[in-house]
Amino acid sequence: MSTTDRSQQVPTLADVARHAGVSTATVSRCLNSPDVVVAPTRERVMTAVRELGYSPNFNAQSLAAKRTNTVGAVIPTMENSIFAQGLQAFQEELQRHGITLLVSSSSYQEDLEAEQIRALIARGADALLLIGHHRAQDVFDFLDKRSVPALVSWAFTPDAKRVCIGFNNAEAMRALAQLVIGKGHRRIGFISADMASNDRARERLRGVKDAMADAGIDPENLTLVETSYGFETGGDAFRAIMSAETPPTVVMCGNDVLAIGALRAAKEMGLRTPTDISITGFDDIELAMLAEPALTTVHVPHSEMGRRAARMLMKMVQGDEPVSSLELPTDIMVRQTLGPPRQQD
Amino acid sequence: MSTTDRSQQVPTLADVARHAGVSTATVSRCLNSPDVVVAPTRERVMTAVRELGYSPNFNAQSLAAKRTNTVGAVIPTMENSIFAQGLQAFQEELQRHGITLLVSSSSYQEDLEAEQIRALIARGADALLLIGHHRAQDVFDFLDKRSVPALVSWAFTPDAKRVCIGFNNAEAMRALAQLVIGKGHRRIGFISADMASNDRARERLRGVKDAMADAGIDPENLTLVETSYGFETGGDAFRAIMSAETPPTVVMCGNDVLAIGALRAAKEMGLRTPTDISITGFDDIELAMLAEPALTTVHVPHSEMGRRAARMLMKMVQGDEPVSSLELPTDIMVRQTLGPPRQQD
DNA sequence: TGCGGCAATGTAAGCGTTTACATTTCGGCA
DNA sequence: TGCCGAAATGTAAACGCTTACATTGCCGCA
Repeated sequence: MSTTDRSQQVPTLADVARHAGVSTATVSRCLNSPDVVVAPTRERVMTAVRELGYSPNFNAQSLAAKRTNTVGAVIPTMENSIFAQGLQAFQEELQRHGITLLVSSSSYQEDLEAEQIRALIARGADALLLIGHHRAQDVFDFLDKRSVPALVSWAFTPDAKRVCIGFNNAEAMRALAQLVIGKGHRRIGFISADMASNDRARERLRGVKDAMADAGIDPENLTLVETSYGFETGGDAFRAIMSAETPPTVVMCGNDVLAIGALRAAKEMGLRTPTDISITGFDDIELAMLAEPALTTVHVPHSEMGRRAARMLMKMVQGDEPVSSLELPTDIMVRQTLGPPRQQD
Repeated sequence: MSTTDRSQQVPTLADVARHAGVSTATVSRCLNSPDVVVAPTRERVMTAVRELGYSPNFNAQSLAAKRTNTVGAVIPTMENSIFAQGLQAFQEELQRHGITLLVSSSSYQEDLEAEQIRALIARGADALLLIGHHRAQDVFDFLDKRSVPALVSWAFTPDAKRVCIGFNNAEAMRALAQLVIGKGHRRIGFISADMASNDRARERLRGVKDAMADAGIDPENLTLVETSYGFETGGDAFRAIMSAETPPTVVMCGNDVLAIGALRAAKEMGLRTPTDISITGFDDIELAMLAEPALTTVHVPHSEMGRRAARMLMKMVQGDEPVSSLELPTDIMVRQTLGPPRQQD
């Protein structure tokens, strides 16, 4: 029960108005469009504002004005630095325009994500940033019904129905796989993040498969392990893959965290990278460059994406011109964990 | 301009009430305390809710009920994984209790932090999670005036006026420094994060100084470099320290990121760790264990802290019993980057 | 001097909820 | 059968703001 000490009452617009001897409308105008109120009045009001320590009640404000200057974002987890990095830029850009960001995380659970989306809408988010395309149709229907603009990020798919920003996961991974195959690898291991409700992960796998098909390699030569996100799980998956009768000569990973886990497991198993086994990642997290040997991976411009996403979303809220999807380029970072397969193979 | 298509109007409580043939009060009751309304009525209302796809307007709700079920957090940056990790746990715990988290970041700027705090209050945050003690007094005054409970985290100071949760930065670093000194080191280099508005950084430095004093080591033997957060800056600071005439035999760092940067710089300079130079960190980020050699550092229970912070804050909002500060233990993770000084010294 | 017109300000009606308080309904008991 | 009281529901007043519209006051021009 919040104690209702009269003394601690927070000042309202009406208090300021009374204090300054004007109407509430004038105070409101002073705050929102100062130019329409004449200087002496404005100063009187501003003084009152300062003296009372007034600050507007946001809920009342958005209730009355029917806009919240808020956008929401639902990400799988804050702990993954790639989201943190993109989100940081996203938030900075929004902030610059006086917009608040509401973040919530779904822990990679589809139903939880849907719930979070609804919660953000209920809180009046003017728009939403979503990660990836995979989502139940009724969630999109709900968004459409409420006409809340939503931007799918971290994924660009040429034929997507939804406006999205990001990179082509399949193409990026395919390019890396081509490089791998070019080195002479034929037996490829792939450690993927859970694909059930993660289209990015699925696309990345597809990229590898496509590259193999292009090179005329029998899909039989792909050993796939699907695992949850983490260094440990990456290591375990690596061990599983390498325990095969004829293990692959390269293990490609769906993301850098899995790759670093694999790299470490390799070391523990006494395998030299890339002499005995090649390993690749995806994302280019800071750690990728710091690892030893440094990880060959795909660089993704997370901050840039966050910034652009913010601008696109603001444009979508404006609504006066249609916004189209944006593809961001990725780069293959050739470092030290990829080499040719061992000759004996 | 948001187009006011009648067709897309979002349904309100009144719509549901009309649809179900009851009053708005009954609908509200159905949603908030279902047990006081008789079953048949309740079902009728719930059906209407479903049919219309109604979801309550959060702003109106909190305006009327005078509580928002929202807590805010202002962190220096999302990009630092230690905050991300703590915040993730914090959010999960809050979520479990139906409370929404609003996060914003201050980019380590004091004035920006004050602004963010005000913004969160204006949005009706019922309580606030803050990082560290350092903050202008008027910010605290403002919080008190509005009687918004605020919890200082990531720092525990025995004599703090504010309720806080975290660890004793000075003591933790002092313990590590004692270990370092015990190894025989006398000339100590210290790379600190910016201390201007960061009491945690200041406390950590103090810990080192205290340990030196305890051991009767002349403070002259401490070489201090202060730098901003980052791997690069850590490396640069390390190079600066080691360029001295008689460089230290150990470089202690205010956090792991700086330490990893230093570690890397050492390698580039051809120095073996810990044979030629010892290096220590603080935080025990995931990378610390992954580094080579693995970093000796101080482990901090970030997730635990986030979870506990959530519970404390909810208790503070409740307000029926006083909440007292909580100190969490830290552990020294003895790994590979700390050894005795080179004999020649 | 009088009046049109515009700039400045005031008035008051919402915005979508919650919740005291008022009213209705209904079952049980004498 | 009639009444009482509790349970169920309804009524309407906030909550703190924005904004359309009404009002006031002032300037300049004929």
